[in-house]
Amino acid sequence: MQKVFIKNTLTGEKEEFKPIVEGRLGMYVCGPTVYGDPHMGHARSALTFDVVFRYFQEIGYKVRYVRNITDVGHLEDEENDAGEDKILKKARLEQLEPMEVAQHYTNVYRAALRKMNIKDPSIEPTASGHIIEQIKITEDLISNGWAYEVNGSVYFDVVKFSDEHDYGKLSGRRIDELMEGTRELDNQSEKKNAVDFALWKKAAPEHIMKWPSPWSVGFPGWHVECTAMSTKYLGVPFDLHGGGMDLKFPHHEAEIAQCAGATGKMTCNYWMHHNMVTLDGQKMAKSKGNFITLGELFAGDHKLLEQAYDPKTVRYFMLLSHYSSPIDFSNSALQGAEKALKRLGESWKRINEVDTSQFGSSPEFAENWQKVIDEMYGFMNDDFNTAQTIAKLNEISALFNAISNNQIDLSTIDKVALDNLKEEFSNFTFDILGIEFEEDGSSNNQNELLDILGEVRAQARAEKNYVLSDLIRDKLNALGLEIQDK
RNA sequence: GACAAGGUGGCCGAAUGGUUAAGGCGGUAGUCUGCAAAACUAUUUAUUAAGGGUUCGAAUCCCUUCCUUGUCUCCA
Repeated sequence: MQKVFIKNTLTGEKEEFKPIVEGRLGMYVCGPTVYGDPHMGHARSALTFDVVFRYFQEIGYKVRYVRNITDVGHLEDEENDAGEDKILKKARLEQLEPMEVAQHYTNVYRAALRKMNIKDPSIEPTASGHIIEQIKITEDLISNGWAYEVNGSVYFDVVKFSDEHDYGKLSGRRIDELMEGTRELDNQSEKKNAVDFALWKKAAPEHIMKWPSPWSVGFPGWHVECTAMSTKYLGVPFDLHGGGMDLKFPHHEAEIAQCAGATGKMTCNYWMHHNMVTLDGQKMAKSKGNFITLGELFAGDHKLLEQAYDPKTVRYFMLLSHYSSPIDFSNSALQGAEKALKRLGESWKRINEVDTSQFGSSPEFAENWQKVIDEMYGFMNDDFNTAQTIAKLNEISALFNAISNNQIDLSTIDKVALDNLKEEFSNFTFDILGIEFEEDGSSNNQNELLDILGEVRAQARAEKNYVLSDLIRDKLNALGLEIQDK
């Protein structure tokens, strides 16, 4: 079995992965809050761990991959924030149930990820479906002395906890600095200390989503859902917890504290955090007008987009950089990726059309290319380096082209080794990296192609070349496409 | 302000102490073509943000500064 090394963001070290149960991986990843359209950041998170999921399976692990849906959105009837809550407003104006809104965006999220060939997790639990588990953890924290109730709400006592635990280790924060830096907010008067976080909140009258609990009719706190769902399905500790680096503090720090306080154990053995996404070097924000959803990206439906980008291209583009680096989306970078992906696909298609009867046997050939295969496993084992793996796929692609172009003596090619190389190329490209090539005839340039055909036909008609113009029309009609004469 | 991640050729991006710093895009030339496009082949370019230090040797380790992004507890 391959030895996988993971950059553990809890320790800052690259560590060999050692499973709790031999041959098995339990992985939890923080999923989206489903109150808005998914964007590139959502895709990056899902894609990062899709590759982890795929790779561990490929090398023989049985993987349980849990990714939650946060559908407890604390919807309020009135907008409190400065114009950001259009969706909530919409829910109210259109008299939708909050769960209708959550279901809608869950559907949009899943559909977008599937277009990018991102596999569904093993379990995709919802926060609203685990209220009982969240209440139980809160009760345990109270009885263990790490949480206190005030006016129907329950808070985690961070200051007390930090006396005995290393609170802040994951994010590099120090409790005393946090206490200095935290302003007193009006609503926080209930808390013993400003650094405490909520486990259960009593619902204000305008709150729509609320559930009964031992303390009040209310809703669970902001971090406890992940502790509830990860420990329920994966145990304590489990192997690997992932998410964006924006979640390190306070979210993951709180998870660590909750789990330790409730169970006395560590949450997990390995933490992975992926880096963020920018657009033309700028952060995405609705207020800046550079916020692009996945739907808009795939459709080219945004003023900053020069064209539509196929979900396959977006996937390939994101795999070109390591998950720990920021990704900057730009038209030129995406267009470069689109061409590179197409080239890779062409060479794969070409090698599969080659007549293999002339191939001989060559230990040297076999040895050289086995080395490349071993390097690819080495790159994936080294903290999932998809960029280097793709660089090797390009080298193999050059060989495929050379063979199909008869640029090298075919008798020097080892048939068995080439078959093996093709199989490994397929493994890495399709199974591990989840790359897909454009299928014939389903180009995303179809509309432009139709425009060109239309122009040709118009030209032919202008020249009274009706044989040609009718041929174009008839062929297109046969495909179910109509030509409209102006 | 504090903490965290990043700053590498025209562009995108690998490489975390060891010979000539991957790969792709773009550019250039060639093959193909009636001419193009596409495809293929070859080829071009790096004081590694800046300054200093450690070392036989630094993109990589240390220090200072600058820039980008994230976070600083009731949005998860």
